Amino acid sequence: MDKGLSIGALAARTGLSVSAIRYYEAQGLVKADRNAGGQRRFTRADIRRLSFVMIAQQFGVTLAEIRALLDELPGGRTPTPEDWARISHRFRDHLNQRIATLERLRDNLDGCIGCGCLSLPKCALFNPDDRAAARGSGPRYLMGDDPANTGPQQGI
Amino acid sequence: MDKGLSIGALAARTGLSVSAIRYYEAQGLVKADRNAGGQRRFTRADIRRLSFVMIAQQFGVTLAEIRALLDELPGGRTPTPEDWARISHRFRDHLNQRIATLERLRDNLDGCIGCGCLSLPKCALFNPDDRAAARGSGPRYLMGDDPANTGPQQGI
DNA sequence: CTAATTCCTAAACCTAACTTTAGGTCAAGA
DNA sequence: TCTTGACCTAAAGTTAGGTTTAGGAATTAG
Repeated sequence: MDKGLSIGALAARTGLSVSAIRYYEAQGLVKADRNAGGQRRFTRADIRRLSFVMIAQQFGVTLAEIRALLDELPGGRTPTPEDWARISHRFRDHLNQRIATLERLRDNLDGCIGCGCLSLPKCALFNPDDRAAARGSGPRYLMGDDPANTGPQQGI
Repeated sequence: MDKGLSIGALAARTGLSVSAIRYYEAQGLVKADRNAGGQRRFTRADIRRLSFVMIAQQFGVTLAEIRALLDELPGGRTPTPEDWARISHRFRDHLNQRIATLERLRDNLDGCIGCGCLSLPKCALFNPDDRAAARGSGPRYLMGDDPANTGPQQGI
């Protein structure tokens, strides 16, 4: 009697769009069985799985990273509450690191604002650790402080 | 004698790539004069301006938002340290809000982990305010809690 | 003066995370 | 049964934030 959820039903239960779910399947974030007619059938456990994806995304975690987290769930059986608790705990650790980095960056900025000039000569705003938090590529000097030009800089 | 900085010099001073600076100019984040040969000439103030862009980006602010912040700098004259202090202060307020939102989300998640089930019936993880912090579109139910289906949900 | 850099524009390409479109199939109800 | 709505695939389009490429023109070093 339980034939599983259609993609539309899963979309209704999670709030995701049908196309997003198909995309997530293509990215390996969920798996779907097929019925006789070739249509996807999901289980109730997938509601939870996709909800986890949505929560993680709110925190700025990429789909690739979420996939890595989900890959730690047991294969072959429906995840238990303990499985979810474990993975969520690891997730929280990631979060705390992100928050700590943001706070440190903010505090450095505060210091620079305090000095009133934003020239940040000793500000750690771009140290290697923080760079990892950035989305871009870069190695960068700061606010005109060219390492090859350590002389006094006047004016703007 | 001060003919301004070439785009390459500005790139060297900021750590940005030449192509990124051209892109930023196209997005209205910096303006450049042109010399007789049509090449861009920047001022030293642009080093600071682009540095601000880079810092803001580290915090996940979009270029459009950064542009809006920069638009509050005075036009027609070189920004003073006070101008920068003012804009940076506003920026810090934004930051504090972002951090607070992240912390609240994390704490809600903590509660859910604490209950061991991640079913989050009263978890505010997706309240309207938090949605603003998300990058996607969505209005979403949570973890299978379809508002139209308030009966007990067993199993997965 | 000449060669090597640097710079110019325009347009194509790139990744992430999806959505939209096109053309066709399946399922459910009157 | 028929028809409408849900579903299918594949491919193209979208936004952000850039990079790369192609074909020239300007600048600078020797």
